[in-house]
Amino acid sequence: MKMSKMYMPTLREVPSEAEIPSHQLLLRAGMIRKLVSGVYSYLPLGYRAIKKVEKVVREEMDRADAQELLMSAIQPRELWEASGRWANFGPEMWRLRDRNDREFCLGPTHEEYFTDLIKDEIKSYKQLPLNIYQIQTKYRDEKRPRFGLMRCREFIMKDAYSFDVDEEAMKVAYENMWEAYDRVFTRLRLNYKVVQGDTGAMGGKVSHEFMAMSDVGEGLIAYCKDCDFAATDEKSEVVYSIPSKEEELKAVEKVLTPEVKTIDALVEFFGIKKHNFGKALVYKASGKPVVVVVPGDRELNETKLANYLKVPGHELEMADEDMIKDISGANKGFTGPVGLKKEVKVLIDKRVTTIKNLVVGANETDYHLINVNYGRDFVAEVVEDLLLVQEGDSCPKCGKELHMDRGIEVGNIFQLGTKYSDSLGAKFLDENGKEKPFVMGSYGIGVSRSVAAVVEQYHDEKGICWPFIVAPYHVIITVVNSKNDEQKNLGEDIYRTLKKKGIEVMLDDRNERVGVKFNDRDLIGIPVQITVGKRAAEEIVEFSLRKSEEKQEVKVGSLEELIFAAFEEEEFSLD
RNA sequence: CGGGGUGUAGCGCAGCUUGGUAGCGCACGUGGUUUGGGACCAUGGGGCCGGGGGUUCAAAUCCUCUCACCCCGACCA
Repeated sequence: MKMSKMYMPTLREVPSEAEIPSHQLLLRAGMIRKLVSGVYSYLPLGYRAIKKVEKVVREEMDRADAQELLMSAIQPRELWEASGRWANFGPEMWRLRDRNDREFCLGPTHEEYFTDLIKDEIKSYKQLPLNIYQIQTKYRDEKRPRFGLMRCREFIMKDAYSFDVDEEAMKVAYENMWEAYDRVFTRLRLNYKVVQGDTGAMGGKVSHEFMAMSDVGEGLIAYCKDCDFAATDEKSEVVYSIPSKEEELKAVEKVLTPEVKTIDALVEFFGIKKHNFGKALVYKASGKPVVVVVPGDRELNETKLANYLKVPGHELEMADEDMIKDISGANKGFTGPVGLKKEVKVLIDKRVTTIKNLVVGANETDYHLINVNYGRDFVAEVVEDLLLVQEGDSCPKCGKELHMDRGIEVGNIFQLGTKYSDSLGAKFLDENGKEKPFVMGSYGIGVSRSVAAVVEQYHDEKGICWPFIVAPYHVIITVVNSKNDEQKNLGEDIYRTLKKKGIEVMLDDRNERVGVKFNDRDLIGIPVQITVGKRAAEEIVEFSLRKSEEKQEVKVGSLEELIFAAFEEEEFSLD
């Protein structure tokens, strides 16, 4: 494409709304534009990058025997009522009504719809396994969209669904998708980790997330360098024990602790370690109060709490001061498991039961109790693990130290089981003529988010440095002086020649100063840069790669070889 | 949803404290000179100062309501 004709509105300055590199660069490079918060347009260059990702995804899905189709983004309420998710999905679901007041949503995901689609057509085990997918825009009315393409309210996703005869066959499909995902993200040249994930609102038990490593990633993961353990912070099992004190159980005492409300303040006041305190948190789960006690030095994992209580995540929130006062009889900061004013559910992380002579809130403003012991002074529902993992915990698999890192969730795979086939009545006949529900899996890839992830991993201070596989174009030819006929003609010659070989080429024939052209090409990040300048008459041009600073003067005739060598280096090939 | 911040030309911003009818840089149009890392000269176009209401002779500026956007938190398939 000749750049004199392109719609590529690059910006010199960073729009003030953008915070992270991918957001700033995609805006500046004229690849995306925002319509409203969390809703973007993909401009020609950006859309080409999107299509490149889609292409890789398609190729690998097709290779894995998944079949592409396309469903509507609009889904009727009834479908979601059947699975119970119309109520459970919460405010993130984008709901709308038609002229007859019939209710719909814009699909945030498509489990129900896919299940409904196949249930009347697939009636025999002989028709299984089946794996179907689509690439489509998804809608989630996020509370807080941010970071450009990273967290949008409308985004492009590939979603696949597998249908199998039993658990075992479903696991085969799951492995198959896992491998396909490995190929996708490897081809996209992303540095990523596969981690265990929480299944959340999707249902099912087992899930994995594909995380592109990045400091600006919103996902926190815990992983082990000595074995292959890796999990999201929400999911990660916490293996940690409290240093036990060999001491006698002492008698409970009430101590005046005015204005000492936080754990840090208590540590100072009592002069003992954080883990000798029991931190009592009051939550509201689907409107009902729950008191949760965790060791004073640890954070509660709300996902684990929601899962344990079997309430949707969005229905779990911290109680307000009024509710705290109502159940404990004291101001916030003095809640404890002993002597609550109201009958409420009290949960306790198992590790708290091992702490001797615990310090807890007295449920009386300005007082704490010391020397409280589980079993002797109070009992509660003991939960195996309600804690949030932290750096330095022991690896649940091998016992070595865990590390924490950040990642962008670009893919996830779920073993759904029969949640949707059961609720939607999707059954087939097995070889004994017996009706059985499909055993399902679902598999997502954030296409637009993957583009952002690639930019996060491939950029420098000048702009984006696309790998060939996602680059909007492979080569950019810069004509230094567009009014110089020799340069202009040679540029066009090279442009035509390379295009004939199937190479995607941009020709910067704009009547701009060379500095503008150089800066733009660095910004938009086309991997191969060819500069046609002073020595055009000798058929000598400059060849350079965006990712390195090196430039070399070469004869026009050797360009093709150099380009293919650069492809080779990234294991990239044209179709 | 809680806390904080910002809305003035396409982008980045000043003006607001102390009211007098809008300005700078970049971008854009035209003419010219330039052309190896974001040129220069001349000239020109573009604003319901986010929106409503109020105070005032007079509001970008003061008051009030509202909307949008951004950040932190909460939430997250």
